Amino acid sequence: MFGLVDGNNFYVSCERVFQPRLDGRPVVVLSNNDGNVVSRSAEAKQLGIAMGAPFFEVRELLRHHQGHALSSNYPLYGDMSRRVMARLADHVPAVEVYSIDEAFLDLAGLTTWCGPLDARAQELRRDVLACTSIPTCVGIGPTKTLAKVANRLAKKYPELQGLLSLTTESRRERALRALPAADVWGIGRQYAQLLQGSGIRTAWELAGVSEAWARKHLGGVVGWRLVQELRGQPCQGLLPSEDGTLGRKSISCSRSFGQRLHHVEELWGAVSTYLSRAAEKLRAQGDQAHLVTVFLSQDRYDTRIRPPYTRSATLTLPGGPTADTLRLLAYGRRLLEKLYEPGRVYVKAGVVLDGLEPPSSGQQLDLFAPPDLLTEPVSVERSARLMQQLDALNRRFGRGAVRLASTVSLAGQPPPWQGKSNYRSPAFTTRLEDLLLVT
DNA sequence: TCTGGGGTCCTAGGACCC
DNA sequence: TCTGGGGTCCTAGGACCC
Repeated sequence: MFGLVDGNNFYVSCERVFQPRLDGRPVVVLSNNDGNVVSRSAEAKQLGIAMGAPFFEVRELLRHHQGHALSSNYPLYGDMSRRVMARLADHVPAVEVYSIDEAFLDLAGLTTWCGPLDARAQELRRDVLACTSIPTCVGIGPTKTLAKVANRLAKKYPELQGLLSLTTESRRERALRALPAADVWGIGRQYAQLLQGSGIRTAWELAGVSEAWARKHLGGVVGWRLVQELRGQPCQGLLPSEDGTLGRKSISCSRSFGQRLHHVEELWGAVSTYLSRAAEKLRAQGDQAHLVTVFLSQDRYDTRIRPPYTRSATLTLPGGPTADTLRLLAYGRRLLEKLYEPGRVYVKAGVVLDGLEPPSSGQQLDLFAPPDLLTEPVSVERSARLMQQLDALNRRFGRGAVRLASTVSLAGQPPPWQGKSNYRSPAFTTRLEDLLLVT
């Protein structure tokens, strides 16, 4: 049996823990650059504010109802997430951290009695709320997909008190009949439209399609698995997360700029900043990368630019995998110069590190690569030490305390690529200076 | 005027290997 | 005229998730 726990309106709930004045009001949290709504309180949902709505479209409505909009504060949400996950781990044999606000639970061994399982789930919800102030909902089912179904319904119907378990055949049928097919985990916009066109309205009807139909129309084996899971046939197991973190297969960093950029040197400021950040994450995960990708985008809302313009370039590192910011920057610079076209107006850039693996004992050198000081064995060791020192200093004195010159703008000037974050709350739990004072 | 970021998995074709 | 089978790696694209 699987459980799925998720934090209600997670980002808003995190903000409310430290700002009680937000209680009972419409509250939204905005994406980077204060662009879109990414989390909404119940009151904000009530006003009809949609997930993903552009902020400028709802600003007036929110003001009119004495609501609040907050810039996103990821250090706070990340830290609250760790606290929640730590509580969960105390209640069940294994936890899979699925996202910042969601976790699958292994309920094996707790399934002997139907009633007590529900009681245990309620106990877990109470404990998380008491220790972190984050309200949650729990769904329980024999497959991950059914646990998601149950969680969805538990959120939708308050009379369920935040919990639904699909432990019997009749409950499964009732739940699937109550859920629109479009709300099933794995059915997005495209598939939802296709299902509608085929007359499939509920999750129950979706569970009844043939294997051939599922494979043909729902992305091959992925769709067939989805259907089987709805029927109660598990196709995915739990992937327990050690230490409550996720070992990722790729690491990226991208941002929309606060203003439009034209010049390659400005773009390099942004790209080198993102690449430095990605390299930090890479080292924190204890991996090296084989591939670097850089991409640049023009304004996708500008109707004169059709189709939308994004160009990317990828390089397989000729000197073998690395986690060295200096080497990554050297390659990133080449990629940027390959992509950059004078005359274009850029609004966004990003980098992706791929092909991740832990450092091997022996470095594979490229026999035919031109001599490169940075890939000499002796340099490899020195670079590792340099990166360790860099990371240690930044941990101690705060991110960006020591960084590469290319990522720094002119003295006193905010960098031209920096986005907006006009409504940011303090980092209550991760910066000493931001600690909440009670007087 | 203002429109996000970071991930996953799968497919398919071509190059290349033994 | 006949012309294998089984792999990997790479790239690009498309769907999905939170």
